[in-house]
Amino acid sequence: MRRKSMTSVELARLAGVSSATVSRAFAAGSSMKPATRARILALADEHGFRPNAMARVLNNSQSRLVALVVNTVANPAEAEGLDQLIMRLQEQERLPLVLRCADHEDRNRLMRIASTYQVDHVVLYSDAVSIDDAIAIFHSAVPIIASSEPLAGRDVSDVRLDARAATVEVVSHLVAQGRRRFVYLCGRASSHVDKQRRGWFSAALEAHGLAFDIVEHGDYSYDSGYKEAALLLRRTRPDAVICANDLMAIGVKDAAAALGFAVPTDLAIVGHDGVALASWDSHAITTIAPRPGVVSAALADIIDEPNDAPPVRRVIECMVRWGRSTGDLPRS
Amino acid sequence: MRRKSMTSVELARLAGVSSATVSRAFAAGSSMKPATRARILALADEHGFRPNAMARVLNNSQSRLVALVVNTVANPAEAEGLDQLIMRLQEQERLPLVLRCADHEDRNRLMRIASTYQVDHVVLYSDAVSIDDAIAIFHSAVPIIASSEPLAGRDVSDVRLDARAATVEVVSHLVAQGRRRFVYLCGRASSHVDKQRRGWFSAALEAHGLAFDIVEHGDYSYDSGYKEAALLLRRTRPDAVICANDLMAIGVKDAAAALGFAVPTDLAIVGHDGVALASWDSHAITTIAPRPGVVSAALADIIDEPNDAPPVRRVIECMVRWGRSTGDLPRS
DNA sequence: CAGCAAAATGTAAGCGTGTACATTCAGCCG
DNA sequence: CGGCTGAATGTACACGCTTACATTTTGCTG
Repeated sequence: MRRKSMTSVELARLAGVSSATVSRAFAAGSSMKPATRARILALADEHGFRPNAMARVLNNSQSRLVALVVNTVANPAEAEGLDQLIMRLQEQERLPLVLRCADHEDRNRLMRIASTYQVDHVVLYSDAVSIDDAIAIFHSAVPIIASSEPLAGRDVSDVRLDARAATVEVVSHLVAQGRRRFVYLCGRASSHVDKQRRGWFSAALEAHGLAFDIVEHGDYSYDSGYKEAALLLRRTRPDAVICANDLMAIGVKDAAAALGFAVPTDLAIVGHDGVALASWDSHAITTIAPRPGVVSAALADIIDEPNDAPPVRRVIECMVRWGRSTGDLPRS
Repeated sequence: MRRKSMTSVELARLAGVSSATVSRAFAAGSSMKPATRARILALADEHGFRPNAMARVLNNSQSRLVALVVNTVANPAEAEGLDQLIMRLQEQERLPLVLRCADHEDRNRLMRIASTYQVDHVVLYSDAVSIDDAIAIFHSAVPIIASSEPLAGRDVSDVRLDARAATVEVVSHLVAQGRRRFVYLCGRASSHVDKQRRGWFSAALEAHGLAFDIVEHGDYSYDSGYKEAALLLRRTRPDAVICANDLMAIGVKDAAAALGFAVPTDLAIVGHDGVALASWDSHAITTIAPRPGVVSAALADIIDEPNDAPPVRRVIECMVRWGRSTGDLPRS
């Protein structure tokens, strides 16, 4: 087994042409007699010949590989977006190289290894690595598309979310229900996305002359939502919790149920990200998120742009997806 | 931007050595003066030099790339295992190339593209593609590690599950509770994994002289579990449903709740795969699954074996993870 | 049918490494 | 100090493809 596969020179000999012609037969744009191309492709098919991508990359520098830097694939919020993105990339004949950075002692080592494979693009999907580290390691050789940190003039494209309006919408609804004791549950307090969400929430509350508590010990997991809510509900008595993501929101909901708090009567719960399971019957969490697939589409579009195009900055508006966790739907 | 990166020849000139020496400095096993190696590595670090993997692969045929063929990354059952596997591969200095095959008009096109990149191994993680297609496309060049179809003497390693004992355990428990009207809800009736699970279930029931109904319209999604359960509960009146996976089991649970059936009193529910969310408070589904991480560890071990090693067949025993969906825990 | 332009194909030089083989070098013994 | 040995390094080619440039073929026009 592991038999060496055929090379373009061998195929060329079989077809009675030169290896250059074989190469051209596989290059879409090059001009050649259709009959010759057809003959070569048929022969290639027959003998199972496929051009070696390594050799191709070696002299074009177009690997069609995209490094996707994520925290973990296990978290639905990342996984669902990633799934869409991978699908799009594959439609572009690109292949994703997944760098899973959570729990990884040295994320930079991982990026260094990946950079070795001449990836055309890097998508910093999670905020697990710093943009500056990424720039240093891929030494500006490949466009980096971030969706987290602020960019401050760095030569990098990005796609980010705007949930200002959606947050105002949710908060107004909750205030109209008479809720006054708000809490924000962080995922990772130092994360930029987290800070933004907190900021929008804070602004929306201030418009009503209200303040809020912050719980900083979350980690985006169901368990941390559950644990923090259990502590919180025994101590202060909030009547609305906004969570940095949906998983924690569900944890909060389960903790509330276990402690005998009624949702949404006693406690309203809001999540972020709009993962599929948030709208399952048993959860029905109100969540703030972009329309599904929009972020991945934007990322894929940017990637498909010519390499010398200037960096792109896209902002995507979030929506509210109402669930039962915030009580009756607003009029509208 | 996109400045061309340094080559080993340029670095060699800077270090006053030949490119061969640079190459040796990066190869772990090769004998050379420690001082020279240190000097070269320091210089490489300083100038951001990293050997080009494409060029390396071109003459060793050791890409350290692994193609992971999956259905979708969005499904927690696949995603959680995948996450573990990717982590392991990264520890081995390997990089995963993810082929997402669901919804993809032509999965074989995708595999053909991937085969171009000289992947060292292929893991057929989902049963979305046929082993024979995979063998044909990667033309026996790379070991294929399947976890689905039966192999029938094909020259391929595999890891598969054995849930016979676990299924007997669950079924005995349910029968002891007096349940008699069993239903099995398929994910994809034609899938081998599905057939196996059905078979174990059938055998376990037969041991008690019982038979069961099959619902073949599931598709592994929450929604399909919900829909089929809604139909089922109105028609026949099962008192136990075994589902091909956990997501459908949760769908069944939610449908039962919506229709006023009490779980587990009126209806017991069992899932497969042991996804994390199955044991959340709001679900607490009893599920049949291997110990977390064992499958990925086995796959990673097989991949790390020398390439000329004979195919490996590993069978992994499943356990029951009890939840509230099957009533009181059995004695034990 | 000569003559010429355009299309098709061939030639050969890389792309950046690894490695077999050749060479040099350092150290040791007689 | 010559000669020998093993370690360290250099030389040069191969890996499989793309591509600029050279050459041949084709198709037309006068």
